[in-house]
Amino acid sequence: MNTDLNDKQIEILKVAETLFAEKGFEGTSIRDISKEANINVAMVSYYFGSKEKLLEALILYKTSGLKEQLVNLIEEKLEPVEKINKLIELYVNRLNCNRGIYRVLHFELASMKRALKIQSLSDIKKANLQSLEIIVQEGQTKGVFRKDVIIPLIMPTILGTYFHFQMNKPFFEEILDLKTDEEYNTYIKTTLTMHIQQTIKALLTYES
Amino acid sequence: MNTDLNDKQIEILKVAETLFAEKGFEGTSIRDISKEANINVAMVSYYFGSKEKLLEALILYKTSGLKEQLVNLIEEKLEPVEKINKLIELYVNRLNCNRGIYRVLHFELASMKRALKIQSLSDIKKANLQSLEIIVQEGQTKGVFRKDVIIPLIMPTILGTYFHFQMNKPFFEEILDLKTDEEYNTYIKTTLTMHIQQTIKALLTYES
DNA sequence: AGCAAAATTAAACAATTGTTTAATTTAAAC
DNA sequence: GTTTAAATTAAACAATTGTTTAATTTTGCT
Repeated sequence: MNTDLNDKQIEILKVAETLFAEKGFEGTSIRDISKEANINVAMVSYYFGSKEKLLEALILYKTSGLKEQLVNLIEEKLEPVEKINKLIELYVNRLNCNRGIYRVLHFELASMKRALKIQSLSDIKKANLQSLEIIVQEGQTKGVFRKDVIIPLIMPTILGTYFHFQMNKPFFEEILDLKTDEEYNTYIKTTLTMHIQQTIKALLTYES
Repeated sequence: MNTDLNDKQIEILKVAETLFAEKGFEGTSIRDISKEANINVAMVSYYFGSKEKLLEALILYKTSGLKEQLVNLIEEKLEPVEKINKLIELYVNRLNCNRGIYRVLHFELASMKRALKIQSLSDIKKANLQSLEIIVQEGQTKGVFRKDVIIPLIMPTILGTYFHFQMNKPFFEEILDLKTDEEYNTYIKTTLTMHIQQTIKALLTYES
C-alpha cells in the first residue's frame, strides 16, 4: 500500500472529498473530480488505479490518527462521564470536519455493489467500539454507570444522531432557523454535541 | 396526482422498494427493476413517467397512513412515558418494514442532484415532529419530563440510531453474532427498540 | 367479428459512466 | 545535449444509464 502521496494526489483527494460530501460517491463522476481539480480525466486512474482505489486512498488518508486520539483519551485521568463527553466531542468534531468521507464510509459503503475490500475499515470500527467499551466498563466497575446497557448500541446512537442531523440539513435549517453553513456548524459543535452528551450520560447513569 | 394504482404498478413499486433497500436509489437501474419484475424496461416509464416519478409514487404509497397512526397514538389515554415508548416502537417497526423507501427518503434524497419536488415530504417530517412535540410537552406539563431537552433533536436520536444500525448491518451482524436476516430483524424489533426507548426515557426523565 | 384503447415489446436513442490507449510534453539524470 | 522516465493529454473504448419510438399484441366493448 502506497501511503506517501504527492501534492497532486492530495489535491485530487481534497477535491474528491468535497464532491463526495456534496453528491455522494456514486453521484460523483471522475470527470466531475478532474474538472474541479483542473486535471485530465486519466490522471485519477493514473495516480490511483480506479475510482474505488481513490476512495480507499481517501479513507486511509482521512481516518489516520483517529485511533491514536482515542488511545490518548482513554489514558487521560478523567471521570468516566467526562471521558464519554470528550469522546462524543471528539467524534462529532471529527465527523463534521470530514463529513464528506464519513458519509461515504458509514452509509454508501454498506450498499456498494462490489463490496470494497478495505480490511482496515472493519478494523477501524471495531477499534472505535473497543475504545468506547473500555471507557464504559471503567465507569461500570467504578459504580457510576448502569450495567444493563448494550454497549455496541451506544455507537449507533452517537453517530446516528449526528448523521441524521447532517443528512437532513435542509429540514433542520428550516426548523431551527439556521441561516448559514457557519451557523449550522456552530450548532453542531455546541448544541447538538451537548444533546448527544446529555443523552448518553442519561442512558448510562439514570436510576430506573 | 394519480393515487389509484393498478396491480401491475403496485408490483413494480414492490420490486423497486426491495431493490432500493438493497442497492439504493442511484444504485438501482430501471433495467434491474424491470428484470426482477419480469416486465419490459419501457413499462416503468409508461406507468410512472420517469425514475424519479416512480420514486415519488413509491414514497406516497408507503408513507400513507403514518400520520393517522400518530394522531391515534396521541389521543390514547396513556402515561407520557408509555406514549413515547409506543411512538418509538411504531417508528422502528414502520422504518424496518419499509426500510427500502425510508432509507432513500431520509438519506439519498438529501443529496440528489435535482432535488425531488415532493411538497408532502417536508410536511411529513414536520407532522412527525409535531406529534413528538405534543407528547413531550404533555409529559413536561405533567412534571414527569425534563424541560431542558431540545425536542427537535430527539428525532435524530430515534431515527438516527435505527438507521445507523441498519446501514452498518454487516458490521453489527458480526459483532452481535446475528446469523440470519430473521435474527437481525428480531433483534431490531426487540433489543434495539428497547435500547432506543431506554435512551429516550433516560434523556427525558433523569435527574442531573 | 370488428374496432379502439391499453398494454407490451424490441430496438434505438443520446448521454454518461469508468477505464485504457497511444501520443505528446515535461522533468530529471547523466 | 541526449536519453530515459514521469507526467499529461486527447481520444477512443465498451458498458450502462434513463428514456423514447414505433410496431405489435392484448384487452374490452359494441
